[in-house]
Amino acid sequence: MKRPTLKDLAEMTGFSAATVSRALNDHPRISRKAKNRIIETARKVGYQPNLIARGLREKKSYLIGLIIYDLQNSFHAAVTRSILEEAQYEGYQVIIRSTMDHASGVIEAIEDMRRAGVDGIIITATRLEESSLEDLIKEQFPVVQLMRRLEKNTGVQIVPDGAYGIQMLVTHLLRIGHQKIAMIGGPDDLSTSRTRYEAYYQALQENNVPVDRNLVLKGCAFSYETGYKFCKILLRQVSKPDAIVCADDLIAFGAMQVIDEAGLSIPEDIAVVGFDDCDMSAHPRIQLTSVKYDMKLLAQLAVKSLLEQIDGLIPVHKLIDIVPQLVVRKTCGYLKG
Amino acid sequence: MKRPTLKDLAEMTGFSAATVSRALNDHPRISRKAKNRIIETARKVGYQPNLIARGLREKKSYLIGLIIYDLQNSFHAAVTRSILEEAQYEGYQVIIRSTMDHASGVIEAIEDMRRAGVDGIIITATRLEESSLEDLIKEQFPVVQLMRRLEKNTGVQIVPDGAYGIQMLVTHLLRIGHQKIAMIGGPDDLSTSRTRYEAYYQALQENNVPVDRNLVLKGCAFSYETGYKFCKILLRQVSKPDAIVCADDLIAFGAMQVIDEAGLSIPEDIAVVGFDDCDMSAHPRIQLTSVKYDMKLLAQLAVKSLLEQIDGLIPVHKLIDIVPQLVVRKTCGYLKG
DNA sequence: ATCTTCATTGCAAACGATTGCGCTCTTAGA
DNA sequence: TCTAAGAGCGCAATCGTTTGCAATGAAGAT
Repeated sequence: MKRPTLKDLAEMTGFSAATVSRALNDHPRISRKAKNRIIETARKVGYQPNLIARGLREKKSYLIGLIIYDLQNSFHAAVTRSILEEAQYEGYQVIIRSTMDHASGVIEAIEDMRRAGVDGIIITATRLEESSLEDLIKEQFPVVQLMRRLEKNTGVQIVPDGAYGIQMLVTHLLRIGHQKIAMIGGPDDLSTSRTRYEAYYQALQENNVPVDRNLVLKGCAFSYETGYKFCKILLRQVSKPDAIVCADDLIAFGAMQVIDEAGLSIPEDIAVVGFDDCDMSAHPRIQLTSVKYDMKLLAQLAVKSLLEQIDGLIPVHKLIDIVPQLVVRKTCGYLKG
Repeated sequence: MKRPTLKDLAEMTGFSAATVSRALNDHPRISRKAKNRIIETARKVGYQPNLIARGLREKKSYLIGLIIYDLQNSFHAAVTRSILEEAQYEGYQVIIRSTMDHASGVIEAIEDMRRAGVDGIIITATRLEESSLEDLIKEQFPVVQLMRRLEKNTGVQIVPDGAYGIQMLVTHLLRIGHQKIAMIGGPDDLSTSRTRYEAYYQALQENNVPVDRNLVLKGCAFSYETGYKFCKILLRQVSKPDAIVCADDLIAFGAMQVIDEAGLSIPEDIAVVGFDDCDMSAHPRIQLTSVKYDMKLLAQLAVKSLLEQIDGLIPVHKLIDIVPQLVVRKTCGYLKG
C-alpha cells in the first residue's frame, strides 16, 4: 500500500483536496466538523505531507545545507552535531557535505545543494574563494559562515575570538612562571592562523616580555606533522623554550611526542598548550591545556541567523564574535614558587 | 536575477519547454542543431535543473538518509565520512540525523526523511525497534542496516564479524604468553555485545584455556565509565588477570586509567586490548591494540546495496559479513620468552 | 419575501520538470 | 505525383500541494 496523498484523503472523507489541505494547516475558513473529521482520518491512515510537492509550490524545502571540512576531525564533528540538533529543533533537516581538500569542493557542494532546493547554507571551517560567496550573497541567498573570517566582510560570519584565546594561554603561562614561550603556528594565509600569531606577540608585549623571533615557527598545516617537525627544531636550538603555545591541539600532540621521545617531561621541562580542545585532549594520559568554544552556542547562533535570513529578515552583513574559554589541564604546569 | 527555469530557457531559445528538456537529457528525438543551441545557452546562463520539480514528477530525489547514533564518536564519524564520499560519487546527497539516546529518535527520523522524499535510508549503529523497520521493508522501501544485526533477518544487514575480531585478540594474547585473560563487555541486550562474549569463550576453549567466570564482567554501556568501574573490580580480585579484553576502545581507556592510577604498568603488569580502533587509540601516548574495520569498504557496500534497491533490483534479504583486522600496538605486550 | 452577509467549500491555476501522443514537414520509394 | 515513413517538435497532462476566487447555501436584516 502506498502512502496516502491529499487526494486520497479527499476521497476518503468526501471533501475536496483543497479543503483537506486547509483542515490540515488549520486555515481559518473551515468548519470545526470538517476539520475534525479530516484530521481524524489523516491520523488514522498515517498521512504525511509530501514535502517535495509542498516545496515546489512554496519554494521552501525545510532543508538546509552544511558544508564542512572534515567530519572525522572531532572539532568539526562537534559543530556538526550541535547544528544537527539545533536544526532539528527548528524543524529543518540537514544535508551535509564534507569537502576535505577538494579545491572545487565548496563550489560544487553549493551548486548541488541549491539544486536540491535547500533554503540556506552554513559553511564551516573550510577554504573557499570569496567570489563564490559573493554571488550567493548578491542573490540574497541565505548563507552563514562559521569559524572563518574573510577579508571583505561578506555576509554573516560567526567567528570565535582566537586572539582572546591565545592571550589567555600566554598570560596563564607567564603567570605560573614560564619565561621563554615559543609558538608553533599554522599556515600564514589563513586569517585564523595570522590572528593567533598577532595575539601571541601582543600578549608578550603587554606583559613586557621581549619577543624572540627564533621561538616562532610557522607550519603549513594544522597537523600532527607540523607539531612534530617544528618542535624538533625548537629542541635543537641553543636556548630552548620552557613552554610552547601551539596553534591547535593536533600540533600540540606532535610537539608532545617529540618531547616525550627526547626523554624530557611535560610540563616540568617544557610546558605545552593547544587550541580547540579536541576530545582527545581530555584523555587522562594526555591532559592537554587548551582553549575551547561553546559549540552549542556557535551552532545555535549559526542556525538562528540562517533561519532569520530564510524568513526574510535581512542581516546581510554581520560579524559575531564568540568568547572562548581556557581549559587548564596538566601540560601547562602549575604555579612555580 | 533568479536562477533560470526550463521555461526561461525555452523563451530564450525559441523552443518549447519540452524540447529544451529533451535536449538537456539527450533524448533521441531531437535535432543536433537544436540540441547544441539549447545546451549552449543553458551553459551560458548557468541553468541548473530544479531537483524538487523533477523529484515530484519522477518520484526520485537523489537524496538518501543516514541515521547514526553519535557523530562525535570517531568511529561513527568515520563511517559517515565514507558514506558521504561514496554517495557523492554516485550522485546522491545525504541527509544526516544523529539520534543519540532518543528512544523515539529513529522512528521520527525515518518519518521526517520520508517526508523529505529520500530515495532510501541507511541506519547505523543505533538502537531501534524492529517493527519500524519491518514496516519499511514490507513497503519495499530501500533500507540498509549497518553495524547491527537484528534477530529476525530483516532486510539488508551489513555487519563486521565481531566474533572473528575477538578471536584474533584472544589468540594473539595467548600466543604472546598471557594466561589469565579477563573480559569487560557491553550490555547484554545488544547482539553486537553478546557476540563478543561468545567469541571470547569460544576462543579460550579452542585454545584449551579454562574459563574463569570471575574474569568476565558485563557493563551496561560501551563507555569509559564501564571500563573504569569494572577494571577497579578486577584489580580487587584475589587472582588478578594479566590481560583484559575490552569490548570497545572506550571501555579500554577506562580500564587503562584504573591500571595507571594503581601504579601498575601496561602491558608489563596487565595487558589491555580494545575494539573498534577509534583514532585516539593510535596516539603515541596510548597505543591501544585494537580491531579495526575497513570503513571505506563498509560504506561502499552500504551505499551500493542501497542504490541497488533504489534501482529496483530486489535483494530484500541479505546478510553481509565484513572481516575485521587486528591492529597490534603496545598495550597488548610482546612475546614473552 | 427579498436582499445582504457571511461561513463553508470546490474549482482551477500554479510551482518546474518530464513524456506520451499527435501534428507538421521533409524525404524517399513507387 | 502520390503515399508512407519517420524525424523533429509542441501540446497538454502529470506529480502533490497550496491558495485566490467563485459558488453555494444558510442565516439575518428589512
